[in-house]
Amino acid sequence: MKAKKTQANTDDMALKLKALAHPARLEILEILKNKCCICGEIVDILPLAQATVSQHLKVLKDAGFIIGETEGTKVCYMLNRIAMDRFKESLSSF
Amino acid sequence: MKAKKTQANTDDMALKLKALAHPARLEILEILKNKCCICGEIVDILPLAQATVSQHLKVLKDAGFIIGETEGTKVCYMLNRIAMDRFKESLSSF
DNA sequence: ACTATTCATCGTAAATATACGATATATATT
DNA sequence: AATATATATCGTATATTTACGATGAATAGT
Repeated sequence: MKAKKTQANTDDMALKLKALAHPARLEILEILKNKCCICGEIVDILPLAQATVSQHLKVLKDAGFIIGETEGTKVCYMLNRIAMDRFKESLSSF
Repeated sequence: MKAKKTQANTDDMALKLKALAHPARLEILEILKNKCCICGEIVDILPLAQATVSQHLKVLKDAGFIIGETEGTKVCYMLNRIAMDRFKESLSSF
């Protein structure tokens, strides 16, 4: 099955790649690969301000790579395995 | 074999992802997947000025995804299959 | 030697991304 | 209700990216 590559398709791919294209966001994914984390834990690990981490998390969430589950006042972030696998699959044609 | 992820490693990965994270550059790779092309051919295909295409080609070349072979006054660009496969491989851990 | 062709580079305006302090919001605790 | 905690959002300064016209550099053809 070889899907025809539409413009929208390419744009979406570029957006996802852009979401990944930052060292801090790659590290966040690396962290979330092993375990779910609340935002604060990630802030403790990375040398970045809370606002910055939150911003990066938003980028990853908007791109669909992570999911955030609110538990009280905390938000537990986890990798979206499905989305990540689908993304890698769509890269395989290159 | 599981390579330890260094900072340099992550930075390099982010740079490569950034190089791919643009619709025009994805389209260029799409074009070069099938056949080698001189810059002018790509300019004819894409709705972008020659300077812009040349700039995008430079980004892809610097990231190692394509190779340019000069033939007289033309430069024939081709996909760097090895680099692309290595890149995809390094993504597989996510 | 002149001219044409092909591509890269320069300069630059506009858009986008990044980082952070300050602040808002929402829930939990006392 | 007041306070504490966790996270998101706002405002903003700075840096980077993008696109393009103009120009430069290198080779090919006359």
